[in-house]
Amino acid sequence: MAQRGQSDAAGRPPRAPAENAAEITTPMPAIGGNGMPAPGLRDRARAIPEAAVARLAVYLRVLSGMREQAVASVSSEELSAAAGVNSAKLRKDLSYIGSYGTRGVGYEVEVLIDQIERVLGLTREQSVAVVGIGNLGHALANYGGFPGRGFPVTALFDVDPDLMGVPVGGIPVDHIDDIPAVCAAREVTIGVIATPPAAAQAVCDRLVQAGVECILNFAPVVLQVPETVEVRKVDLAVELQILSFHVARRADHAPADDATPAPRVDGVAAPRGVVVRR
Amino acid sequence: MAQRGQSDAAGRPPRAPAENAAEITTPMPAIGGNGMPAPGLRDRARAIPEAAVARLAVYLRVLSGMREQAVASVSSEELSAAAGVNSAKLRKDLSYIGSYGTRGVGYEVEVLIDQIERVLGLTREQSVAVVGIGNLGHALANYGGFPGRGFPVTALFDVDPDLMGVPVGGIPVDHIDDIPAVCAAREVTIGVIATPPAAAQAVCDRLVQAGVECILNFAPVVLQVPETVEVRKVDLAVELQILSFHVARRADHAPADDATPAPRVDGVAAPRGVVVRR
DNA sequence: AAGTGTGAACAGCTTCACAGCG
DNA sequence: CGCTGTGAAGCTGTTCACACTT
Repeated sequence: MAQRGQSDAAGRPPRAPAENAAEITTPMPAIGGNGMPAPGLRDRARAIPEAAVARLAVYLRVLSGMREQAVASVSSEELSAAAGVNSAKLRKDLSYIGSYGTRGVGYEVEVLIDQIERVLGLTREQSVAVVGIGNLGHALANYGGFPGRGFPVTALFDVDPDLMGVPVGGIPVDHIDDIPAVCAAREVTIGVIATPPAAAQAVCDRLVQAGVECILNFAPVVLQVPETVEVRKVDLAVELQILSFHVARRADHAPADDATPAPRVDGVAAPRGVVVRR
Repeated sequence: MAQRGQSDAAGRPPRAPAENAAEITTPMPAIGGNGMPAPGLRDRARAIPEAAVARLAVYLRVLSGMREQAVASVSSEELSAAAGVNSAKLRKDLSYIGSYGTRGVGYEVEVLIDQIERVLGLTREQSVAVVGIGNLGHALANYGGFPGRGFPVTALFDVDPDLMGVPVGGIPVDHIDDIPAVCAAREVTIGVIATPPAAAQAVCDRLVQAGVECILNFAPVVLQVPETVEVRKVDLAVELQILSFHVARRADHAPADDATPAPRVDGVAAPRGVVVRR
């Protein structure tokens, strides 16, 4: 069952193009003075680098796994190894959210989980709407329970008449035109676009209209949105092309050797300072 | 139809954890001397920043769209606007791959497409294997033709006996145990992991065994791989959590205003120096 | 006159290394 | 004594601004 087609609509009003990650460092254009390196006291979610936020999410998952295995505390060394980063980076990341470790000992798993969840805003549930109920949309709708709670999918949309009202993963599918009404009613805060490229911008417009300010876009299109809206893009083709680049680079650099697949590692020179603790 | 379960296997040998992007700048551990800022003449794919590679893929798509509409040439201003980046960045990105523009004029669409494809290694087709034929796997298998040619999916794997031999998107599904044989036979260069988390590492091991050196991982797990293997991760939960973080930050900063969705932009203070040229 | 290509300044992120605390 | 937390150094990537070419 392939993705459904959706007709594009309406000319688009002037908007800023949305870029993805690693650029905006949790913007916060000069509220007080500046140059205050220490954590601002009153507002919690201050200048946490975007890159650190992404990793915090990873730490959270690893920590959840540890909790399940009844691990009570971890050192930065252990946690960083499990998360695939180096320990200094991990400690710095954690320092952005506060000082919850015990020197000479490590971190309490439970405490860290709570704190990361707080910073990521996972205490308040975020209602998610998925638009475009093709294969990908189905996969997303069924994702249901995430690593913990946190992201209930509460609305599904498509244009295919055959899908209207049909429940997918327990949620009935509504028509795209109802996005504003339904999203408002269900207090959707995050919209996921899983439509064909041609429909993406129109869908995005409707989501924005509905007051959704955070969008995850799977369509291979650069969405134009107002600056108040945060867009993240997941682009399969781009990912593959990046990998392709690496294949090509490899081929250029090592035109020889081909056999001996899966070389055992262990004593192989570490590229940077990555400590592999297990 | 949810994703199939797969039993994990074998204890994992020591390997380095795989991190994602924005860190490795197209590694190339000291072949000659160093400190040579100018582009090395002989090997083409030199130090192109990973971030730039990702954007080149985006430019490529935009350019393809332009070619379809019979656009013959573009200025950096136009192209950058369409790609959602600023023009200086675009020019710098393009400069990494060579000087293919005409001063005072712009770039020839055709030429740029060819050059970017060359650098990304898209001239040589990359055979892709998808492991885990759940909803996501289906979606990926059917992705079939990408923006242009380039990534034929030539192998599918799962553990579900009901799927064995069943063609999905034209390709019959094989058993996970056959990964080494099938991948070798079909010269797979890129493996995509779309299995449940518990199976991901085992699948990854088999892919590596099969000689696959580039992996795109959709499972929410930090894969351990030899250093010779390039892993990119697409993590839905992480993406949502990053968005959640932004929702939370927003709520903290602007506890007021709620109505007036979709505010018109245009004269609104640009956060950094983003030029919104249209 | 227009727009590319790029050195140089800048900003953000990562890594180091060690002071400080339990 | 061990491990956290963090200033400071280093590096990568972004932005600026302008010389240079057509």
